[in-house]
Amino acid sequence: MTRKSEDAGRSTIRDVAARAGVSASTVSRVLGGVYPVSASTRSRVLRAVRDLDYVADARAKAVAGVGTPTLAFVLEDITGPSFAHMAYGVEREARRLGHLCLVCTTEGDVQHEVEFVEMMRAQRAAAVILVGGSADTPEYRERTRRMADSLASAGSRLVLCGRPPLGPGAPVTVIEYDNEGGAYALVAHVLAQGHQRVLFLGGGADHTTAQGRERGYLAAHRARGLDPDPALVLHGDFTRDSGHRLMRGAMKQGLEFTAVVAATDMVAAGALTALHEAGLTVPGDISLAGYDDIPFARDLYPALTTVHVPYEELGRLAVRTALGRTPEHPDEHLLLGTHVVVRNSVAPKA
Amino acid sequence: MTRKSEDAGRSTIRDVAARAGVSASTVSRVLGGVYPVSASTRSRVLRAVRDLDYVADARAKAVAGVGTPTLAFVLEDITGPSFAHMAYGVEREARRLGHLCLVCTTEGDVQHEVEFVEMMRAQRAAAVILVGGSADTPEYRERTRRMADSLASAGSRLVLCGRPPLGPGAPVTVIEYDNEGGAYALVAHVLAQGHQRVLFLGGGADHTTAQGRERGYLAAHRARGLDPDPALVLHGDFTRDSGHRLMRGAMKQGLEFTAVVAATDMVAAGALTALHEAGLTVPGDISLAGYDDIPFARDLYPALTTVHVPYEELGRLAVRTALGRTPEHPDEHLLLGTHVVVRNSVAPKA
DNA sequence: TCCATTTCGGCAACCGGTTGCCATCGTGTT
DNA sequence: AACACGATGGCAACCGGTTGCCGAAATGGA
Repeated sequence: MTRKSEDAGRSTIRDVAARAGVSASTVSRVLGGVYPVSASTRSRVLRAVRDLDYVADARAKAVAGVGTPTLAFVLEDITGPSFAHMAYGVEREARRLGHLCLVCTTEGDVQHEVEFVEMMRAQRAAAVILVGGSADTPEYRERTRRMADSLASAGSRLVLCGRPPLGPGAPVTVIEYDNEGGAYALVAHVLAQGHQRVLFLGGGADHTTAQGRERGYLAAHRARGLDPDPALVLHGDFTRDSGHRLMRGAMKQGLEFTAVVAATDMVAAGALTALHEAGLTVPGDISLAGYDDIPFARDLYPALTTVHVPYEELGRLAVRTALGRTPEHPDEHLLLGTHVVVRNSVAPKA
Repeated sequence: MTRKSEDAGRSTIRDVAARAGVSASTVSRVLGGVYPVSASTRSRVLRAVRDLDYVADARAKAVAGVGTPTLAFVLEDITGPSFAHMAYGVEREARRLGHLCLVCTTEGDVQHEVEFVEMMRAQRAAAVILVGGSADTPEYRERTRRMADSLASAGSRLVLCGRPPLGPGAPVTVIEYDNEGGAYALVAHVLAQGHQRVLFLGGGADHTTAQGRERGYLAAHRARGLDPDPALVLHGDFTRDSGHRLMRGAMKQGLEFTAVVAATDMVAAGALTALHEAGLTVPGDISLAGYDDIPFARDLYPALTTVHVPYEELGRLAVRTALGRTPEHPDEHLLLGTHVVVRNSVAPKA
């Protein structure tokens, strides 16, 4: 037991210096590694560091300008499988690039979001990544624009990931994935199986991600010369419960359809259960498709035909783009492609 | 456009002071809010703050001892549904208590874990929460003990969540959930349906969470006077693919069983798909049960009978306990109960 | 009118690091 | 033996805040 008061609390660089019989600057230099220090001094210092179990205060280093950069990730709910994957991508890439990663979930509360972004500005975060669709209102644009400006003026960066862009001139990085295109391809595939009346279980009517997917649904119909019955597009949110509720409602209401396209796999999962509960088989009686290709999609029964979205890649790209932006191309806008993955939940119309 | 060079970069408290014609101390006091400042000075300062869009540097405040506390959360993979829920609980509670929340995924790499904990010590994090089972080796204990000590000596705290505890004397907070008890109840339920040969799809043989669940499986058999066939307990990991692979292997090998208990719902999902692929019905031909009660469990077909683990609560408790510990009871050790939730995947033996 | 008491705000030290600059020391060269 | 020079390591200023302490101004009372 050589330790006594030493481990009573964090020790400072001066404590180390005193113990090694040198000045604080020397300790700093030994630890920094570049400045020339004689072997004997170095070993004495390192000895003291070990004895005291010293670690330099990262915050103090940051103030002095040599800290570990930080990056923040804001999403509504980390519990959703797709965003969890995005979080994974963000965290991995951040770590690869030597950044620390702060997380905040907002539970959809705009106030939380604004406050958190302000905190991140105070933390001098290198970038703040905002994830997930939203209503594209003037209020949204103004608020987001304000966040973008204040981050930019502090040398930081706002990244919009799967969120409505702000129009030209805003200092933001935008990364989107192709909701409309994916939905178009998916619905085209369903229609190609001969289905004429396909129910659409959508998300919020003003939610841009939901809108994109709905547009794809509509466009695919038109491309085949079909005019979809407006009664067939329902609105809810992106949860499993919404899918379950909407599906039950549709059946109770006596709507006619032979296929269902859900705005997300979660919605599809709820819908599938509702279908099963009603004694219907999929795809025998009804075909079903989802969107997102969450890992569970293939373990539903039947395995769900869906649209793959490269969420993890999206997250990685978000941090890479935000951190690696060049003065020439300050405001990048990326659009990632998606592709449909055909499994067993869609069958030709009987 | 009143702004010019102002938004070129972050402004300091001295910039604000200069613009308001006061000293930095006064600005600090106005922003602090408690110290008496005349109305006119205050408004001038606030004006300058708004003009410059000034936010105090959180790192500098931290060095001065008035920062926002931080807390870190380390897990193997945020993509797993159960741990994502725990992360959610941690983040929520951290936010409620005014803490920032850093996240790190280790992908099972011990080295990452150690390095990250060291960074967190440097960040002066209030607590570091380590999540997820592990092999309980001497090497594990020593390494973890070392992390616990060094955090404790820095005034921080290590929290082990669902991880093997370290034995008495280690400065850690331990929060566990009852793996053995839950598995016991679940398997008892299965056996009560008349099944005699129930296959166990386990996790890693040295993984403590997996071991606990396996012990419960064994104990439930013994309690009924049964002696389980060792050939019926298989080992893999906690992934969907492991369940799928193990299940296929068991069938190919011609093992006889009428029920399957999987170590996690993910494993159960993979097993279910394998069963379906083999043309078997659940629970008609084979009964199946999982563990964790992830949200998707009820959307599998049939809805999965499983054991509910209060993951979100676990996360919340972890931060509350770590932050709220008292000098009298420094090292708490909590064990949360679990309960089985009966759905449709287990039926009486034909 | 003068003094006592608040009210208000600035100086300077401090938090825990980093780093530019300079003094010192030892060594090699002529 | 005198001199130059590179290798070391300390002093002090700085990063961007907070706060104890003290003096000046303003206010109130006698």
